Formats: sequence, structure tokens, C-alpha cells
Amino acid sequence: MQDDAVFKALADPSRRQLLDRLHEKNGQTLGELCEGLDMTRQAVAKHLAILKAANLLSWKRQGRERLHFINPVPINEIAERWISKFEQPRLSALSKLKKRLEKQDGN
Amino acid sequence: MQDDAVFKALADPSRRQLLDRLHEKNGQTLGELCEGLDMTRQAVAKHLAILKAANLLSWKRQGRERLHFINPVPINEIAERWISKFEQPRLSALSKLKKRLEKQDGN
DNA sequence: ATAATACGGAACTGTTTGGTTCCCTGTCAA
DNA sequence: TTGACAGGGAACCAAACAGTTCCGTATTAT
Repeated sequence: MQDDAVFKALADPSRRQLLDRLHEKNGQTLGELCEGLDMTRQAVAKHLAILKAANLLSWKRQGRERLHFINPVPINEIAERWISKFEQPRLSALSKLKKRLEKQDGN
Repeated sequence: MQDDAVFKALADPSRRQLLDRLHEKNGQTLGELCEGLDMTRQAVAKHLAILKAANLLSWKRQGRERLHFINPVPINEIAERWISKFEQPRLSALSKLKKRLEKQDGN
């Protein structure tokens, strides 16, 4: 599966936090992303590499810095392809569905 | 974070496959879900326990069987809470465009 | 009653993973 | 040109994880 890397990348809280940070402010450097993150720079770099491998972000060198840019497309693809498998337009419809499904076979 | 269990649960291909199967046919037993899955019943049971802990499915005993029911609500919450962080309107417009273009090309 | 069926529990194992430490390379400023 | 700054590579470690095997407990069928 192609989306495996994306799901695995999103499975870690630190990586989701990094995406959050990049979403707040795009184009941050490695050092910037490390601030306040209670882990070493190398650990953060590893997480960013995993996110990059999942195509969730990209970066480019600028001098001795590395600028990071988020790529929301794969997440959107999950929303459209995977999650839409369970697609019900609204939450109210969803809870109705759940109840109906539970009645369906059992009881 | 509350959604951590959901992301972790979705990170495994076998678990996604189990959700797929349940989506195709709800209310299946453990044995049914094991069929053709190239792993032992106990392994499948573990996966299902993880999915249950993430509130992605539930089950109830019926005699000596265990019937499984999918719960799409947490996935929808991801779609609404997490994914909407990344400029969903622009992206869905983009993917609609992409689909339209793919129809024209026929590839 | 006996045996097959359907599942539960727990110990054990190899691999993955999140994180560290140590050291190296490239870039900018004084 | 020297040194500080920003990042890169790789070895290493402990914990988590996917999966197995062995055995136990209800439930159903004969």
C-alpha cells in the first residue's frame, strides 16, 4: 500500500506536533522546530525525515539552514480515499448509522 | 492526546484491512475475520482489541461467538479535527479538479 | 457425557522504533 | 583564517510491537 507511510508517519504524537507547528508557521528551520521539544535535534531530524518520506513535507537548503514546508495533499487523500470509505456526510448521520449497524445482524 | 490511539490503530495495514472487511460486511465473528488472513487467530484478536481500544469497533458475545461492529465516528473526527487544519476547502477543490482532469485523460 | 467448536490468557521471540551519543561536513562572521 | 553555527551520518540502546505457541474455558452438537 502506498498510504502506509502516511499512516505510520501520522501515528507518532511528536510528528503530529511537528506538522502542527509547520501549519502554524511554514518554512521553519530545523533549529526552530526543535525549540521546546524536549528531545535532541537528531531525533527531530529523524521525525522530519519520516514525514518527508511520507511526502507530508519537503525542505530545501538555504545556506547552512534547512527550511521545511508542509504538504497537506497526502492527508487530504486519506480524507478522500480512506475515510470516505466510511463516509457519511455529517456526524448526526454517523451516529444513526452506528446504531443501525449494531441492530442489523445481532440482537 | 485522545486521538493517539486512533492514529496508532490505523497505522497497521492488517488493522486497516480488518476495518475494510468489517466495512464490507458488518457483524462478523472472529473466525470469519481470520479467514485468508495469513496469521493466527490470536494475532487477529490482538489487532481487534487494539481497534476496540481506539473505539474504532465494538463487539458483543453471542453464544460462543463474538460479533464485531465497526464504529466510523473516530475516523470522522480525524477528518473534521485534524485534517481540516490543513486548508481543506482549497484541497478538496484541488482534488476535484484533479479528478476532472483524470476523466478527460482517461488514465 | 463427550467431543468438537469458538474464543481467552499469557509467556516468549524477533523486529521495529524512538531516542541517545559521538563525531563529521559545510557555511557564515570576525 | 579561525571559530562558532546549522545541520548530517551512523552506531547504539531500551522499549514497544507484531506475531507465535501452549494451554484453558465456555458453548454447542452428537
